[in-house]
Amino acid sequence: MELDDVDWKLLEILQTDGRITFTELARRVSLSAPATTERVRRLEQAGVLTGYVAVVDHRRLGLPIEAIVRVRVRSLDTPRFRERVVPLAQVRDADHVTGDDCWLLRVVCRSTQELEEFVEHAQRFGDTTTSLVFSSPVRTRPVTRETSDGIVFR
Amino acid sequence: MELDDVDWKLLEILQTDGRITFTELARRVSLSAPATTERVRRLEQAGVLTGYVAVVDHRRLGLPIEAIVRVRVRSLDTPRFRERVVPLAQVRDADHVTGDDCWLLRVVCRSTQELEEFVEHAQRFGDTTTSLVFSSPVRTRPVTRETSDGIVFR
DNA sequence: ATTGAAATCGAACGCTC
DNA sequence: GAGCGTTCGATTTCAAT
Repeated sequence: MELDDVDWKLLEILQTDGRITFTELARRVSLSAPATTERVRRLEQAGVLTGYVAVVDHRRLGLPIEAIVRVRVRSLDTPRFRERVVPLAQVRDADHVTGDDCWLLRVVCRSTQELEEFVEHAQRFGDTTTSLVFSSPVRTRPVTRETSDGIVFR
Repeated sequence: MELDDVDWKLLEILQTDGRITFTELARRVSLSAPATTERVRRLEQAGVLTGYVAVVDHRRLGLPIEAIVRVRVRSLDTPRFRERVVPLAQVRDADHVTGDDCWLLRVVCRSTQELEEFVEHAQRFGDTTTSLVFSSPVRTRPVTRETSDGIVFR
């Protein structure tokens, strides 16, 4: 799919304010509402826009601990790891990646005790390395046209 | 803030469908529309709901490469790292964490060449370890009440 | 429960490639 | 002709009071 400036602008706005009305969206890109609606519909259709989600602050939900758990899963154990660890409720992101630490899990927990429990569980499938998250200066930065423009600041 | 079952249900729905109308939301939790709107407003007010965003598929935006770059930033270089690397357009997530690899960056790129460029840039501030993302079986799983219920499958 | 705003749809028309 | 956008009116749905 070929995207023009207006499409990129729509994506940028929607990645920032996912609940904006089509009327306001149309105003922001200087198009009519029907044209705007149609473009968004096409972006959804093309699989560029895959959904809309509310963002929550886990710390205000009784889950003050956030950690990245890297797991060096033994290859034979991978299917069981997918079944027994990836689906755990604490796991917010699970990435299968290249390299020695072949899985990266972002988990949130009620307490360090619960994190310990989680890590012990994960360790049944391979060695783990756990890092507590101090802060996340960037969380889900919007993808924009400049993202593929080389080394560019935002 | 004290959350009841309905609040949790609202959060769960909104984390799945961020553009649902209040009318439909009300129907799904068996409340009146005004009561539902008021609850959502309170969750926003309390900082539990922090925003709404569209989710995009970077691969359909000319950015097929996704990687996790761990950077062992020398502590004296941290301010410059924050200024010169964290703001780069390719960075979608940046987490400051405990441990030797004190920064974790999720980056998207047009090509491995661009990734190489990025990593070389980051390396000015410390040693790096880069992992390509094969797949992400879980991306931003909703936080639910059971998230803090111990080892529970979802 | 009322009221204004927003979304949705169809039809007709113009512009450009 | 195909694709895209605009305007208008009519209707329905939604949000706010």
